[in-house]
Amino acid sequence: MGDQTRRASRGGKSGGTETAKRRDHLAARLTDVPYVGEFNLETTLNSGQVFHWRRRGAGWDGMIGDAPCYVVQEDTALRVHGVEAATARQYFGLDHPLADIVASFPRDTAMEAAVGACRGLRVIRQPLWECVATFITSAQKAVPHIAQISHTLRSRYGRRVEWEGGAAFTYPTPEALAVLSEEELRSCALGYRAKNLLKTAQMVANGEVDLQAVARLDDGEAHAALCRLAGVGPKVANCALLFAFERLSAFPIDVWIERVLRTLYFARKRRVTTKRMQEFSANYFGPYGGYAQQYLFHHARMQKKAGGLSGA
DNA sequence: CTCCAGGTTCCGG
DNA sequence: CCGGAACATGGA
Repeated sequence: MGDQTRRASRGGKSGGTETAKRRDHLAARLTDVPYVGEFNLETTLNSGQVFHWRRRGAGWDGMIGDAPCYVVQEDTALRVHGVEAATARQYFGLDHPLADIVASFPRDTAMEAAVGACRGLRVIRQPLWECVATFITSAQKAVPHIAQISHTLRSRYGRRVEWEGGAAFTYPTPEALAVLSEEELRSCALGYRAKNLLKTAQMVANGEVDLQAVARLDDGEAHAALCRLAGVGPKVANCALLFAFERLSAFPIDVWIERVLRTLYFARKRRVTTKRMQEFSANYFGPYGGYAQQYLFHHARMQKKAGGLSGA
């Protein structure tokens, strides 16, 4: 996607005003997407739930499903190019009652600090397969690495879509990945995750697991069904439930959240088992626990980046 | 060089 | 049920 996308036109007659012309052309095609409550596009895209968006100018290039698009946040509106407003609204969770969601969070110092630092963060609705596959590749990987893997998989095995004079690539289908060799996938810097992604792609491609059917199950059954997939354990299953299956109570516990729970919610406890943390988080954070988790997660990572230690 | 990163799986107590 | 170890790769 990257560099080709930025070269929108080649061989133009007048070199100097091409950029300005393109910007005007783009601005004319932007569609306003209304929403209520707060929304921060940058915070949302940087919060480690989706990995393929790339900054361009004031906005971002990415894909919503198989549609390449450009999104940019103005003062009070989201503007999109390439997809219908309703599609963007659905994808970015702009229908979520964010004020009510935040109001449902437990009132403790850690939670309130996270809310204050992550205003406008929303949970995205991603395509089922893309989300499941991406988080299989995310195990024990830093966010930039996950993004790199995502782009490599797309450009090698996705479908090429023309976009503003360049090209964009869809996330590879289960069928496209199922026919590959483990070695081919390993060459995408997947490491030991290659075997899991291949196996899961095969399970989905041959109908052994039907993600659309999983979407109709209740939370517990859906979680169990996802855990049948190779490379999908409790954490990845909860990420998929939260970011794709619209289960806003799903609470993924990764190393960051585990650290937050241990230091801020289980302080002075010597040994805390993962089972105990799962039970606690499932009850304590309420019906929108997944949202609460995303705020705590992003806040913790931003503090680290800023050089801060433990919060509060 | 060592440590860590949005974990899962397998194996003994 | 619980704790350890193995599993790849790249950036700090």
